[in-house]
Amino acid sequence: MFTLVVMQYWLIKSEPDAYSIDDLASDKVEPWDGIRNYQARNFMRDTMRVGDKVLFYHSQVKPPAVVGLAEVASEPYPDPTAFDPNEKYYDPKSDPANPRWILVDMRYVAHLAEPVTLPQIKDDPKFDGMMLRQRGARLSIQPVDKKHYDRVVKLGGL
DNA sequence: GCCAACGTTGGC
DNA sequence: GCCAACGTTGGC
Repeated sequence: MFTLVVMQYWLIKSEPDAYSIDDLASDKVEPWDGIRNYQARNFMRDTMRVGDKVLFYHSQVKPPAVVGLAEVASEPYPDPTAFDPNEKYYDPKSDPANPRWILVDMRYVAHLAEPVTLPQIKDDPKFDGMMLRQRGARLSIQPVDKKHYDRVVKLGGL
């Protein structure tokens, strides 16, 4: 008896000054903490599965770009940084008995041979419909269609 | 650094 | 539950 699990695809944003693909490459596995947006949390809590494929995107740099690949590496669990007053992302309203912020671990997979930049994505009709192209799409964790994921991997030289 | 687009907060 | 004020994101 097989259980068919459909592979899901995601894009996660990070400011490389704060946490870059190189950081993930050296850490290997990293709790994706500090997410304080409910929609993004819900994706991690409710929808992500271990093994889901992830595009790693650098924001706040010129040009913004997908720079690598990662994968979901854990089941969801409470974000410990929400409970620590010394943490930047401390949230006194997150009760350990009923945690507000939930995360998953991310595992490094690869650097793209060539970054795939936001302008490339905007100019390529094959990326039509991708959430990243929507104006004001600030969501730091986004679902991605397989076809768009595959296109990034191809343009990225992998 | 600017600022448009969003998301959240809190008074009412 | 509305909505103005405020804070943040993130491309440019």
